[in-house]
Amino acid sequence: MRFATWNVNSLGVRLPQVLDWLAAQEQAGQPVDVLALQELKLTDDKFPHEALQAAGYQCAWHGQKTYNGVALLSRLPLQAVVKNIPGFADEQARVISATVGEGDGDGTHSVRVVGAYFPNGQAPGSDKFAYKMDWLNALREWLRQELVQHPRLLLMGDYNITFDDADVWDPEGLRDTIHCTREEREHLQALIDLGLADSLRRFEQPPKTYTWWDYRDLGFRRNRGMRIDHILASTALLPHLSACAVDKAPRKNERPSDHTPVVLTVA
DNA sequence: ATGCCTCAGCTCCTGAGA
Repeated sequence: MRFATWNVNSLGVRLPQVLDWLAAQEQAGQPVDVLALQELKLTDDKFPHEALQAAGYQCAWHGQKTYNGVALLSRLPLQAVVKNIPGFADEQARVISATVGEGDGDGTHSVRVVGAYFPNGQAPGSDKFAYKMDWLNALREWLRQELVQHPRLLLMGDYNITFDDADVWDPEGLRDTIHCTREEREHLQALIDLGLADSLRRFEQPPKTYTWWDYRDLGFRRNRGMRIDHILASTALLPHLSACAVDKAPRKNERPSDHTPVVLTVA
């Protein structure tokens, strides 16, 4: 099975690109089975479920006007859908979870998938940074329980956090700025400490591999980017991971999202 | 560098993203 995550920066604008990308994967003989989308930027009533269903995908979505919004697309049924972080009151639509495959997530063949759009945080010391920290605390404590109930779990999405300097095009110039602060990285490490692993780094990657490039100043052409979209896999899934890579092709489209997909293959 | 680009919206500017 192949799992992917993609921050599309408006599904209203990017739907044709999503459909094209999914079709291209299928034509290449590597269909994407589950795709997590972030930044839909549309309300639930505007979600294009018919077009996606016609393309062979069942959907679960949690939308919001103007900002945020997340969805899961799957070729197999999505079961036990949960929106946002239970117990954490949040007006922002940032998380959607479901079980894919047989069973309820604790079975041998099913996987519990959590798709997430982590808060940006804007700048250290801001109200939005404080919200990011609160949100990360809530996510971690909820996932601690989820991993007990669902040992086979993937956490994928736009984390808005880099692991280390290798994830940043200019680590000196961007030191301690948003996505690169010690506090954010400690939160990311705390997720790893729950029993999750960074799928991409389990496989050899080209140097300067990023998932986001600024629209401004020819960021993509100059490869001035950051790796802030991740797929974390639970310990129980690790023996089954067979590949993980960033697909830069969609970032070369006309009117691209500023993010590009990360794809994980699980045997 | 309070800049660059893109998107949504009570749209001809502003807020937010990262």
